[in-house]
Amino acid sequence: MAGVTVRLPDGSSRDFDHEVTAREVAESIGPRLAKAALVAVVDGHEVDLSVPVPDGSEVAIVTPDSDLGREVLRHSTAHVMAQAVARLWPGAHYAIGPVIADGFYYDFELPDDARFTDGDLDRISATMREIISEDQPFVRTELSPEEGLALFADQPFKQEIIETVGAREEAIDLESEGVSSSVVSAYRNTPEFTDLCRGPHVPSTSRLGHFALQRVAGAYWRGDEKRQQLQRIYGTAWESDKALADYLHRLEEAEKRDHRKLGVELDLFSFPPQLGGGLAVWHPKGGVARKLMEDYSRERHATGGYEFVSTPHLANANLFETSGHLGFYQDGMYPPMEMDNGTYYPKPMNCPMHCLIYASRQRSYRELPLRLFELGTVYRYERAGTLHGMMRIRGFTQDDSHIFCTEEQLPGEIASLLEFVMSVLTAFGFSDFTFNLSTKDPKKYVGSDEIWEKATDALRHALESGGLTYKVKEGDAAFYGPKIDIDVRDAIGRTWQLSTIQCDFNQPERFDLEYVGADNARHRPIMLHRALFGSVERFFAILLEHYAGALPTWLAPEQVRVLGVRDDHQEYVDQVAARLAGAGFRVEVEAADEPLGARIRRAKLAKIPYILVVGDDDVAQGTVGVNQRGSDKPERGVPVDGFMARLASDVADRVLPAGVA
RNA sequence: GCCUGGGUAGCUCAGUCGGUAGAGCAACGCACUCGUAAUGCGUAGGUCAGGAGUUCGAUUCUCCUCCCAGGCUCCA
Repeated sequence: MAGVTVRLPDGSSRDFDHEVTAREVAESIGPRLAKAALVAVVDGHEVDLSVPVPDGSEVAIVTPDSDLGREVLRHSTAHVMAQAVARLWPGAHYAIGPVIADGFYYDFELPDDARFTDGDLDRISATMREIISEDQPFVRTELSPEEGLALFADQPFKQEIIETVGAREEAIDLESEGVSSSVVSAYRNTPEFTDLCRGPHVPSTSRLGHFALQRVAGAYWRGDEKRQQLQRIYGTAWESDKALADYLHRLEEAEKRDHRKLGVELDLFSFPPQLGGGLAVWHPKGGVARKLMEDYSRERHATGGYEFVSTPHLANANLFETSGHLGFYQDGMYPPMEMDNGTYYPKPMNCPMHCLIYASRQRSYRELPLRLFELGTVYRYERAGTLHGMMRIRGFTQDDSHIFCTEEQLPGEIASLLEFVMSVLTAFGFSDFTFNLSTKDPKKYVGSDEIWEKATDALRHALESGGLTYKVKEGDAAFYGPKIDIDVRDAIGRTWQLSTIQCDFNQPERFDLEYVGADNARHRPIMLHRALFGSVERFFAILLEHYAGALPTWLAPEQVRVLGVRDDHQEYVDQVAARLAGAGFRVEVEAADEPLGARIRRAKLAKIPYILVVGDDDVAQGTVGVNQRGSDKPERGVPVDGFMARLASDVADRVLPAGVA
């Protein structure tokens, strides 16, 4: 028999005088690796350890403490969960069970239209632990589509997957289910339980166990709400109990940052049921922070060459006929009002009104680019189940601008917009950006190929000349033009899509917008949509979660709280507070009718950047004690002037709170 | 809109196998006057989300509605 030589990731190679499996390669490297091995990557393909490796191949052994290893653990755990459900609900149909970020899910249809309830999770977990202790092997078999159909004769979803892939080419998302047009692969755990699957899988169920089932949910088959709704269970699985516990702890920490919780705790805003679902009121403290955000936004737009406009909340239906919103998005609009001699709608976007401003008179090329800006409040009828605090709300304010320019001006405008957006986001404490360029959907677009190409090139060029790396999302553009979306990463690693720069060839057409060029002929301007925060409400929610409620001093509703040690220090407390307030700082005092420790605690919980404590020494020397947020060692005897200078530079420099990168 | 789970004081929650409710924190009052994360005592605070039904009696059981949470779908 011929020998086999394989290359390892470290560049070394190993010779065998016989055919070997991936497992034997691992064993030859070391017993610990062999013990930890889950699957292998052979020439870039993920395979089971049991497969023979070809001569000359590159072999990497995958262990549980790698991203790929965890994916395999999760995928195999999903199979175990399916088997547990099949045991507990004989006759259950199982659909798909993929790996997702940090976990997995599996969709089922239970007999007699039964539903999972939260209590079922414990029963299923217990059965899964039995299956794991049974040390069942994962045995791969490859079948023809016909054999596959026979094997899964009582599993309609599996049959549909096999048939769909056989019939159509576009089955990329189904390939993970183990089907290509000619071969069906399946993994058998027991004579009773086999699942359609591409694999690879861990060698046996005993390699699993550090998992938790998290929640049940309804999910439409194939993600299509017109099709039946299946019962989904979400779970997570890790390489060790510690990794699992760490993950669950991270989830708890993220929950503490929930802006809805912080909104109540810090008295920022609320969602009174009497107001109606998806509608918010801003309380004084939230209102101040919002005003500061908006002031800063206006200031930047003023210096950035924008012109300020203002438009009403209602518009005649004709306007939205012209813009096309009624045709495309009527379901997402609030219902119409019949008034006087017309039908009116609350506006879902500001752009049609900005188009009217442009169209109000003849425009010259000398006026372009014309940059209109508005903090415009819009109303969208979001479906009840999609509402989510300030993140997804029915009435919100966009920091919306529309830039009308010539084709020639487009590249320069886009480049300066990118710079502008990043500069403003940086001021709010975001520094990790991701850029996505969405290109034409060949099946759905307006405008000439030529203009699409020019605009897409302009977007791409702006990104590249700015030295920005970006991902291309082919075919992801809106029908009216290509766009750049900007995502930011927050303090705990989550990404949020915030800003968007979109070319629009459609509305200038629909509104018949024109300018007179230097050639004395009429031309169509290009319109750029640009939202920076996106929605002021959502942006504020993201800021709150990013900072875990500890807003930077320049945005903090209350910047300083002054506390006297005893109530006979109150006169000095008031003097200090008055000086700070006189200098424009947001300062409050709390009388000394409770022990100092209790008042400090309250101020700390309110996440106030500076707590000033004053006592006899301070009254005598004109100083304050400074207890800064994020620091455990208070300072004593700080001159008031010195503190005010420090506070002023903290605000002016928009210093980030401690602990935020 | 669909699936699952919820809604008890401002907040966090306990409780009622059907006999109209309780704690901690917060609020208010009094006392305490204290140098860096909870002083003590007291007071007040509830249509137990809303409506209908069963019952001698419903916060508790049933149904409907509203709202909230987690998903699905959607997000110009």
